[in-house]
Parts: sequence; C-alpha cells; structure tokens
Amino acid sequence: VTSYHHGNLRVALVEEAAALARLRGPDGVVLREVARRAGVSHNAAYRHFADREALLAEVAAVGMTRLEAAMRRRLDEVTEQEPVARARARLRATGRAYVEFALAEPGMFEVAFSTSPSMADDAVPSPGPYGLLLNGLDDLVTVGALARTRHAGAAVACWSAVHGFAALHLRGPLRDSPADEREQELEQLLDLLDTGLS
Amino acid sequence: VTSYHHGNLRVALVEEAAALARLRGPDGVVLREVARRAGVSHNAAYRHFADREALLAEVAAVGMTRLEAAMRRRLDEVTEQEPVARARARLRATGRAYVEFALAEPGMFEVAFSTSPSMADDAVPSPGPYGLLLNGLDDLVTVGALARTRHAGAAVACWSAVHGFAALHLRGPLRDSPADEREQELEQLLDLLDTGLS
DNA sequence: TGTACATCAGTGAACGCGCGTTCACTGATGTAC
DNA sequence: TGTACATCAGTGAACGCGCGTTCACTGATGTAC
Repeated sequence: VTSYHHGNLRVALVEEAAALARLRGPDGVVLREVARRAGVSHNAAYRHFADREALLAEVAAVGMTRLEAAMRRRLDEVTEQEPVARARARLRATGRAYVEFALAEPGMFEVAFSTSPSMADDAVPSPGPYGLLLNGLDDLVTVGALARTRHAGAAVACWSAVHGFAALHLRGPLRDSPADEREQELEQLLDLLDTGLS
Repeated sequence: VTSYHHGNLRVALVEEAAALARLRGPDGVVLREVARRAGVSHNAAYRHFADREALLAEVAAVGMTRLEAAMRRRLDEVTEQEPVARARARLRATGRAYVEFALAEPGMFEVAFSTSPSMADDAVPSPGPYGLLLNGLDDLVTVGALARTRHAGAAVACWSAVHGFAALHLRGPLRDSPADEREQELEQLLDLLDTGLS
C-alpha cells in the first residue's frame, strides 16, 4: 500500500514502536524513528496518539500481553496431576516464566514496567501477569496448601521476589553473573518461595 | 572562601550532586546544575571528573554508603539475646532497612543502583549493603539455622525479594498502595523469607 | 627575601545534538443532494 | 451517476530545549634558585 493514506497507521506505529522497544528499551522508542520505520512523516503519529507518552503506554500494554502469554505457555507445560503438587508446580512455572521473559526480552520487560499503570487505578486487567499469579495462589488455597489469610501478602511477596531477581540481573549488580549460576539461584529462589508459602 | 581557587571543589561537587540525586534521582544529576550550585562555572567540574558518568558513579557510591549506614542503624537496634532468634531478627532488620531506605530516599536509592558496579568486577566492597546481608546469613549458618550449602542461594533470594518489593513500590505498579497496606505486605514478605530459610 | 616560571584550577564562548512538538498546509475520501 | 464540500490523514518547515563537551584562555599557587 503506497497510497497517501496509510490505512492502518495506528497499528503499524505500535508495531514499529514495539520492535524498537524490544531492541533498545524505553528510551529507544523515539517518535521520529518510529515514524521513519513506518514510512511516514515524523508527525503523522500525532493523528493517532496525543504524544510520545501515549504511544509508549500502548507499547507497554503490548509488553504486558507478551509477558502474560509467556507465562501461560509455561503454565500449559505443567503435566503434574496430583492436586497439591500441581498447584505448586504451576505457581513455580509462573515465577520462572516471569524471570525468563525479563531476561530474554529486557527491552520489552522494561517498557512494560516503565509506564505501567498503577495497580490502584484499574483493579486487575484482563487478567494480566499479576492476575495469573493471583490465580496460582487461589489454586493453592483451594487445594489447602495456603491459608486464605496469607493470600494477599503472598502475592506481593512472590511478585517482589521474581521482579527483584529480574531487576538485579537485568541492569543491576548481578548483571554479569554467569548463566549457570543464575539458573541455580533462580531455582533456589523458587524453592524458598515454595517452602515459605507452606 | 571566595577566592578564585575553590580549594575543595571535588568534595563540594560530589555533595551538590548527591543533594540533587536525593531530590530528583539519576536524571536530576545535571552537570551544569551541579556546578551552578557549587558556585562555579559549568566546566570547572572537568578538572575533577572525566565526565558526567564519573561524577554520577561517585554519587552512587555515596548512596551505597548511606544505605549501608541505614542498615547498620537498624541492626544495632536488635536487642534479642537468644542466638537463633537474634540472628533471625538481625536478618529481618537488614531487609526492613533496605526497603525503608528505598522508600524514604527514592532518589538516592535509584542513583545507587543506576551506575552501580557489577558484582563480578570487585568481589565485595567495604562490605557494603550486600556484605551486611552475607554477614547476616553467615550468622544464621553459625547458629545452625541455615545449611551452609544454601547460603549463596539464600543471599540472592533475600536480596531479590527486598529489591523487588522496593522497585514495585517505588516506580512500579504498586507505587500507589497505601502505607499501612505496604507495611503489612512487607511484614509478610519478611515472614516468608524467614520461614523459607529454615 | 625576590624573582622566574611551570603547573594547576578556574573561566566564558561556542558547538552539535536529536529530539518532541506546533504550525499552516495539501492530498484523499466519502457522503448529501 | 455527478458534483460540492466537510472531514480526515497525511506533509514539511521551524522552534526551542538544555544539555554534555571542547576550545583557547586567564588567574592563582608554589617551588627552584
């Protein structure tokens, strides 16, 4: 399509912006560059987004969706049948997927959390990554492996642990730790959460 | 001192930069502004620092020192005498101090980790915040409350948990969660680590 | 004690950067009649 | 089916931003003799 009117520019812009996010992180999502890649003048974007911030927010949503998808993929790989073991395995898969996504897609991960909406604003979206974690903990409660009263605290604790692990290894002081060490430490982190919950 | 030569400019620049870091975070440490505040032309700084990055690194070190001091303060408040309970209480104090510092001094905390040296570069500094955590875990081992083999993994796990908690509440999706909720969740996080370790 | 001179620590003007955003515009589209 | 015109989606030039950094310089300091 080489007409004057692009026809699908909004979608194209988000796609190009996401590609940039993936490659270079939040600061890499440069409005002029996005437009360039979409083959359009640098301010055509203003027809579709109020400003750069609005575009970035859209990309953040894409990032969240991809993270969620990665988590779902891992969840589906759990074959364990015994209910308690299954619930625990699924929670573990959730955490592992979170960290692996962050390390495999650092740009996307950072963008997803750079402009991410405050949890206080809109309850739980769609359900999103956090929703999946809550589901996992629900299952643990259902199966009798977690006291209902500890549900909320457990959610924040688990999230903190995997998020921190990702942050320290992504840009933090542990960024140079070798892959095998990292893997071992991730296992131990998940172990600690697992035993800490029961 | 109003002479042509400042006499103590390097120190003054680091102080002003630290003040800016405290107020406005990493991006707030603007070379020209730092010089302005020190009452000096904007490129006098180049006599003392190779570039902005070098100045920022110095400020990051200051931040680490302050974090460490905050942790030590909390450690000294632990009065428990029974060895096992004492070791556990001290570890908990360490974690709590980490999070409280991050939330009380977001700018400093962010700067400290924005340019922080990779752990791989120089073993353990001075001993620094991470060193204090390692000490705490050492004590737990000494006292028989933690298997020596789990020491390394426990360190990364604890650090991840408190770091993630701080990150999520600082700029992340939990940034708007009310103080009392936050406090409860922090307690539960520390509980989880405590039980997870033993 | 004085003087010459190397060295150090500051100054002020200038550059280039690439961006986000705004302005006034023009080409394309679709609907009313 | 044709035409008029409002509306929509794009264009291209321009602005201002404030910075980090470099350049050639000048004022102050201290040491050798």
